[in-house]
Amino acid sequence: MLDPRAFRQDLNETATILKRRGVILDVDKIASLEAERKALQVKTEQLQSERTTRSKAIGQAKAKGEDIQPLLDAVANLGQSLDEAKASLVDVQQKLNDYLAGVPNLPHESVPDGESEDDNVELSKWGNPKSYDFEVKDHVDLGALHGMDFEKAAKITGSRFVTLAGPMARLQRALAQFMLDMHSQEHGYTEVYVPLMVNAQSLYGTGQLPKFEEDLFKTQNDFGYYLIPTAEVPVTNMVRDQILSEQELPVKYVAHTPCFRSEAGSAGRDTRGLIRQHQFEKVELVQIVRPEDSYDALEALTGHAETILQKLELPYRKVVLCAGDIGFSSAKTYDLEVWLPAQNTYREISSCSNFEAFQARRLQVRWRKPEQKKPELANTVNGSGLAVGRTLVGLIENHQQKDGSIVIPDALRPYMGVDVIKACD
RNA sequence: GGAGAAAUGGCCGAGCGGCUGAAGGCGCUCCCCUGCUAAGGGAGUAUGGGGGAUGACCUCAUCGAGGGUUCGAAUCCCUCUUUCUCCGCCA
Repeated sequence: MLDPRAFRQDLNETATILKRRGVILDVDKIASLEAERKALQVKTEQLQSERTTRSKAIGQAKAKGEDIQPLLDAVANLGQSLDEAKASLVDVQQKLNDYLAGVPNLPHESVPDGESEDDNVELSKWGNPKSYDFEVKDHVDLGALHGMDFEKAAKITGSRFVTLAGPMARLQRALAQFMLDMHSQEHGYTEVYVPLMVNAQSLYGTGQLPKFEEDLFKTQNDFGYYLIPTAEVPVTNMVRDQILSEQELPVKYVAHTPCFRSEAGSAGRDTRGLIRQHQFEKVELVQIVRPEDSYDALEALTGHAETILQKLELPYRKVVLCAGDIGFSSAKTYDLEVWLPAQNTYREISSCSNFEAFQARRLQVRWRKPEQKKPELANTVNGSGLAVGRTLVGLIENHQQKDGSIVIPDALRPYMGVDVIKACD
């Protein structure tokens, strides 16, 4: 949610900035709803004030034993007017809120112009894609040699799921473990364990609702809980409705969770392999920071994710998303893309965003700024560090050998227990 | 799953339907006093919103959440949520 003032006082400027994202703000509609809201709110509050005053007078008169009937008669119609005014106000506020809740965050000024992912700007590259003196296998063929099975998963559940057995299962666990240890021990994050099902309010807080319900899995029982699409939701909501002290910031959390996405609208995309699944593992980094620190935090957090790729000796590039491609709640996003030799291209493996106060406003996460009386909204920054499934893909594809064996990078060996996943049979 | 109890400000804890945004205590901030410390005295100390110039000031909402009764609700009624105790079940 944007600051309501952006719509009251700087409406045209806000519309101009949103246009960079390809969002056309209905300025006239907002302005008229806003005018209506103001008039109704003032009227309602006047009526309420009058009611309070008169009610107190009745109480006092009664205490003195005076006849209160004339006073009661005087307020006879007040209740109805108040109810009417209140109802209109609620109605207008609802309309306004429904509209504004669907407005995305403003892109930061450093975000490049552009309409789609084709306009994203590559900022840096790390590592050199190896050249192979044999025909590289993609992760599906390679994984099949070591315990990755999509058909079994299709039998158990359906498409876009996988089973892992033996070395592949262990590799996924090793990767998650390695990432958690790096972030919690080297990068200063506190490891957290969170619910994998959340209520609607949590999803509203981080911005997945109300707009993107179709991307989510929802339970059908009375609870109506949703499976988390990312740990960002439960982890960020840990601080919902809190006022944090200066010393508590920055809050830095890391969590490893499965993520569930319906991938509605992705029919036909990435149908082969592990790239786009309904269920996948991810290690997520979340920071709650002071507003003035959030862009530094974004750089640092992105660096933490990059460290993982570097330790795993995986070539990647860093891309800044253009205004037209950044996510709904984000003001600025970096994507990290790992090199996949079989696809001969870079594929997203991490997405790191600064949401500024957009989520914090919905979540009511604030902090006590010493130099001002009122609490101030904090900023939230998060990113994948990394998507574990895709990391597994990157790892086996990049470190494969001619015979189908996979070399485990040094950093991961303590977690894998072996130097090489041997070619079986 | 069954039976009971509870939910009030940073914390503890009062609160006959009207003078309670809320006593009292603790904590915290500032001031006074004391050579320092401790003790003592005084003042202040919730959050969100609206109007107004992002001023003075005015005003509304909030006592777990949502409804209701009433001229008026922290206080009465209903629903829900959470917590605690006991029983059952269970990884």
